[in-house]
Amino acid sequence: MQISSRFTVALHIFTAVDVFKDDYKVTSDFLAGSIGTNPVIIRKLLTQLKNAGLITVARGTGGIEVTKELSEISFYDVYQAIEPLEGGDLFRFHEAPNPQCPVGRNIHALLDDKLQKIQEAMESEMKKYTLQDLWEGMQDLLAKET
Amino acid sequence: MQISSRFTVALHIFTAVDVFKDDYKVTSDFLAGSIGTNPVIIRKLLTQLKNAGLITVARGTGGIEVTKELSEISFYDVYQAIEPLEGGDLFRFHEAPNPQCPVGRNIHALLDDKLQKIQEAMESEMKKYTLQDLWEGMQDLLAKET
DNA sequence: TGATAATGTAACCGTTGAAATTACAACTAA
DNA sequence: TTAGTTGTAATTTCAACGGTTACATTATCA
Repeated sequence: MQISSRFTVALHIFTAVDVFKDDYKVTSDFLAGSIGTNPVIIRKLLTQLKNAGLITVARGTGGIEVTKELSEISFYDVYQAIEPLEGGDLFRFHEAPNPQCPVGRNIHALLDDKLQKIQEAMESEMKKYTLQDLWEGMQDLLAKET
Repeated sequence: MQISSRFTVALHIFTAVDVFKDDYKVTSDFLAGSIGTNPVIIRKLLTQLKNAGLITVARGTGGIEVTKELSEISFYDVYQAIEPLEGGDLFRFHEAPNPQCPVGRNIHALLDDKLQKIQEAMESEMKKYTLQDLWEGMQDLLAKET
């Protein structure tokens, strides 16, 4: 299973907010236009980001504020905000290994730490990238366009 | 989205084959009993593992053979065999960013390398664990049981 | 104060994939 | 030939994603 596009959409949102916030009123309609999706999809995502404390959203008037320094919000923070993993586990485990079987009753003890390590490797790498990197990277790309 | 339980089921299969192959005839029914699922689920997985060249399956008579040294098959090999990712990408990307928008037409260039790095971090960790580790780990756990 | 514009949500739909299950053809060994 | 096993098609159930419509709520401004 692939990780849902909510993640790349959320990163797109943050990038667009950073780039456009001084020149445009960045609404869910505006973002939906840039991302190529429906405004309601955006609003649901904004609600998740808001609940995670990463942004504030002005009701009625519209407008999105990032609550921290860009360098203090990592990809991992965004990922955690929008990906609701059951128990926080990346890997789904088969639910009914047979306790009557020696392998069945020990398979969790055998695999859990290894799966955890793999998940941590991914999450550690996610923590290396921040919204600041997105802002700078996008400025470079835009400069090259002209 | 969680990664499907096919991964842990496949690792369970390999562990059970290693542990029981000298004492039992390890069939899809036998494995289904240990794993707590349906024999057809197991057969489909075995077909994937077979297609990846990791095992051979004896038709008619039944019986599974691992084709390489246990130390030469990593978690990553198993993962690749059973998880069919579109384009090999762990992260699904929103499909219609707006090319009229400066951010929309550059978002792929901005994110692709970073997403790739994150995926590679996970896959590199997967390459560290082999079926040999599973065999040894399970032997230790079984020894502790008595 | 009324009109306008935006967010917050509920409700629903279509699609996809996972996991399970039944059924049966194909195959192998005894 | 028979019993046991694999290979695979067909079907079902369920959950999640992404999309869409509709509308109540909220804030600003003329």
